[in-house]
Amino acid sequence: MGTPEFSALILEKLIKSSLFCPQIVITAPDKPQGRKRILQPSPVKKMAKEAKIPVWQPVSFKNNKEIEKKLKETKADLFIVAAYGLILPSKILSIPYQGCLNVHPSLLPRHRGASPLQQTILDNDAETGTTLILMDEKVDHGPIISQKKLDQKVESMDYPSLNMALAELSTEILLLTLPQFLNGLIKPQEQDHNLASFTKKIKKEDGKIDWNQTAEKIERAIRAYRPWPGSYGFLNTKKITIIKVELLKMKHRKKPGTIFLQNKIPAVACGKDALILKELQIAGKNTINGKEFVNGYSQFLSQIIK
RNA sequence: CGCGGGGUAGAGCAAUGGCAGCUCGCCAGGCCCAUAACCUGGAGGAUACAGGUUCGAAUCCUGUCCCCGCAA
Repeated sequence: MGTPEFSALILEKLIKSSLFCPQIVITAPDKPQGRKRILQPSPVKKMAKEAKIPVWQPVSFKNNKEIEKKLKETKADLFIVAAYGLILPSKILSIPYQGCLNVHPSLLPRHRGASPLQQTILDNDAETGTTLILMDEKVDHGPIISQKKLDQKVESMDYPSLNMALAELSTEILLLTLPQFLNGLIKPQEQDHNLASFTKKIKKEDGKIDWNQTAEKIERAIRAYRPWPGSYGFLNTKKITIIKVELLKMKHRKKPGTIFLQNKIPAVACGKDALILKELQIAGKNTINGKEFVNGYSQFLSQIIK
């Protein structure tokens, strides 16, 4: 069970490994997407269809006797859940006799919840990784089956690259651990619940840049919130999305949000230090780099992003 | 038919009815120990496509294609 790209990548590798072929794939219902509001299948559904695995898309599991019955009929040994999005009630969790596994892209008990990847970047964690747990009713709360650290530094990564890296790591851990687990060689370890931290679902407004923050913090937010909701501000009435920046350590007395030129390179003043604009986008236009911004939008220089 | 912005020189943008321009890049030459710096000169456009209005259209109208913001 899963929905976004992250889950699709895991599913793909799982299928290719031919060690464990999923019988049924469960994913969120199709949602209208894009400018024309066309119904779009989730990445997981696309992947499953390609592999010709049956797909179920229940709207909810709560009091859903029908799906409960159907799941029981599959006589599945194991459910594997990765970024599915729906909460599974205990009735469902108890269906497979081997239990329900969840892959969570953080080092649990740190960063439980909806946005572990983003929080990892925002907090500039020294290390991160992925955790395989046995699910219980509470979110990301069950005992740990295994855990693996990512050997890349978080500080050089943005959301898409971290997502990719952890999806791969998650596949590795699954393929490595599953046989052992199924043979009863692994004893799940209770999490240290005192150390637990929680992440909340990200809202669109979270992407709005507060230029009073330090440049360092803003830079992290830009990496974490890419591509959604994106880090943005407003120039006049136009939305301007900042896609890529570079930290520029400097003392200044400019008002936070002020655009200025540093050696002909555009930068924005922050509460502390400043950020060099490497890549950005103005509403209705294509993405441009810093140089193109200077060439085409000289009228914005010395203005303040709000 | 969800709302909206846009397609102009290699790139990013101006010009809203009257000879199509700016910054950058490119080419040639110059300056300099040297340079992504500076100076001089130059090339490069059927203004996305098709039709219409007009003495005259990048600009107004109609249709088509493509890109993007919102929304989800």
